[in-house]
Amino acid sequence: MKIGDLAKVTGCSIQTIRFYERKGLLAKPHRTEANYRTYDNVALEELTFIKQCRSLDISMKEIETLLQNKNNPDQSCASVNALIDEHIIQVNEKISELSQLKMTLEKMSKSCGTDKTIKECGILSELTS
Amino acid sequence: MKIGDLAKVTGCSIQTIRFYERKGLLAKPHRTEANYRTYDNVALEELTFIKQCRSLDISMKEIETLLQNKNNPDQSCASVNALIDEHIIQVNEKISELSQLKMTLEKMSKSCGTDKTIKECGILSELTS
DNA sequence: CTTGACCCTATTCTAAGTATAGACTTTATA
DNA sequence: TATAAAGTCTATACTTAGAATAGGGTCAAG
Repeated sequence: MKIGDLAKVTGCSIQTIRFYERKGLLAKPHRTEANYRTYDNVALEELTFIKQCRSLDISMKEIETLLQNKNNPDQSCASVNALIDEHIIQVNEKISELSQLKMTLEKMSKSCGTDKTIKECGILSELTS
Repeated sequence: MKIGDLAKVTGCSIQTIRFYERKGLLAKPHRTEANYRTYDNVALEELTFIKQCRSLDISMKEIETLLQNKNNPDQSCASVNALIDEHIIQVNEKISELSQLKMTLEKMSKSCGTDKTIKECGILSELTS
C-alpha cells in the first residue's frame, strides 16, 4: 500500500500522513527501493485510530498518551476513562462559552436596524464602548 | 501613556499591543526620544474596540474590515450587520458540532466501566473500529 | 551610582495541518 | 519505445493569535 492508497482509504491527506509520521504519532513505514513509503494493515489500523481520535478533537498529545496505553494491554484503563471525561468537561465549557457569545452577538445584531450609516450603526457603537 | 499603562487599562498584554501594531490593526504611535511608544486616548479607544471584537471571537481580518468601515462614517453599515450575522451562523455551527461531539464522547464514556484493563477498554475499542 | 522596573527589537514557539517548489519514479498511452 | 501524466520524495514556508525569550537600552528611587 502506497501513501496515496492509505490516504484514500482513511480520508487523511497525504501531507497529513507524513506530518503524523514526522510527529512520531505514526510509525515509520518501510520504504521501497525508490524510497516510497509502503504501509500494511497495522499501519492502516493505527492511522484509523488517530483519525477517529482527531474527529473527536482529541489532541495529538493526548493521542500519543492513548497510543502508549494501547501498548500496555494489561494495565488499567482508568487513565483512558479520565482523559475522555476531562475532554467532555472541556467540550462542555466550550459550548457554554459559545452560547454566551451567541447571545451577545444576537443582542448586538438586533441593536442595529436596516438603512443605517456607519456613524449611526448600533453594532459599531456597542463595539466601541 | 506608555505601553505598560495602555496594557494595564485595556487588559491586553504588552506583546499583544506590539503584535497588533505590527499587523497593522493598531496605528503606529508616536515615540519618545528614547524610542518608547506613547499613546493618546484615540489609541486607547482603538485598542478597546479591537479587544471588544476579539472577545467576541471576531478575527483580526474581520476587525480590519470593521476598522475600515469606521473610517467611512457616511457609508451604509449593512456590511457590518452582514459580518456579525455571518459570525452568528458560524458560532451556531460550532455549537452544533460540539453538541454532537459531546454526545459521542458521553456515549463512549459509558461504554467502559471501572476496573477494566486496556485490552478490555470499551473506549479504546470504539476508537479503533 | 547602582538597582529594579520599564521599554526596545528580533527571533522562536505553539496546534494541526496546508501549500508550494523542485526533483525523482512509476504507470499509461501513442 | 518514447513520452506524458500521475504519483512520490524532501524541505520549506504559511496559517491564527498571540506568548515567551534573549540581549540590550532607559528611567526613577534610594
